[in-house]
Amino acid sequence: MPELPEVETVRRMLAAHLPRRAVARASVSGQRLRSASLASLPERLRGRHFREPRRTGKFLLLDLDAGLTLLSHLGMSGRWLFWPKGDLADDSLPHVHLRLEFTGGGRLWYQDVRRFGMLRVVPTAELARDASLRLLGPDPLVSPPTGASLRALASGSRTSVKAFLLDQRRIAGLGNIYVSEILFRAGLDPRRNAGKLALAEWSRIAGEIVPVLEASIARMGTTFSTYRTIWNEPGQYGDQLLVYDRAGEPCRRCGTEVRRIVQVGRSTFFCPGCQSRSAWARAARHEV
DNA sequence: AGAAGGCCCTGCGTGC
DNA sequence: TGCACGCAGGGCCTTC
Repeated sequence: MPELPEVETVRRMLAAHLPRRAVARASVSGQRLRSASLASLPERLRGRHFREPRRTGKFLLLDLDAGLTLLSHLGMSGRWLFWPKGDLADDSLPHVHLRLEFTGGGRLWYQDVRRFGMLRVVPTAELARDASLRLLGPDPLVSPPTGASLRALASGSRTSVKAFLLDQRRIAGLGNIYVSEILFRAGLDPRRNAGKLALAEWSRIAGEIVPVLEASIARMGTTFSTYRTIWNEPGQYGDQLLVYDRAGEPCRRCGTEVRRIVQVGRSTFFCPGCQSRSAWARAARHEV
């Protein structure tokens, strides 16, 4: 569910409320997340104070005192929910796997219906070597990719540009929604071979990545179905989407029917009218 | 070594 | 109405 803009939205909201809070009570659901037990979490979290939360790609790094970090990934359906006053929390909420109660009464819960998410306490000093983070590529908000950097990364690659941009080892944080949106705005067919794109085409992609992510962050991300902010609100970027989940509807730019295809087991949405070499050549001629 | 496919899980919408 | 099926912002592991 959540991609970089959704995780960054959560991070910013937590940054306004989490630092210096101390964990008075902690409990877990007893269910496993991504086949990992959470049983040791309460003991390791109790008494700890939170610091400024960080993010890399789709991972949230909730630093604590005592040199520990609560490493979190929201998977497809994970949510962090926060209540400044604990008695407002809804105890009947299903699928809550971690409940934290702070000294003074606030609460922070991790809810995840599908349990594809991840929660682990890791020594902060060991994060760089952690199996989940070690192989991640650069975060685009920290190190914005350029056409040249992307072309160099893709050199020799024989996969599609869609699969290439989804690969967290190349760029960390892009997911299924934003890859479709970025390729639409760059005017590139998602089936093109990543290793064969020209520098100018990579430059068009690079030029869309940060603007798309920032536009979504400005609207608290996209709620396709389950994503919520820490206040249990949906994101507002959904009505800005140009192709994602619009199969069969007219392209907002040219009117051609938006298509859905499957690549690497995931849906890709694109406009055959706007995302072709001839379409781009036409557009370029009209600009002159 | 890189790329593709299956798997993990629950819930919801669709069509019969 | 009920049931089967396909699909969903994810990553990881196995296989080829």
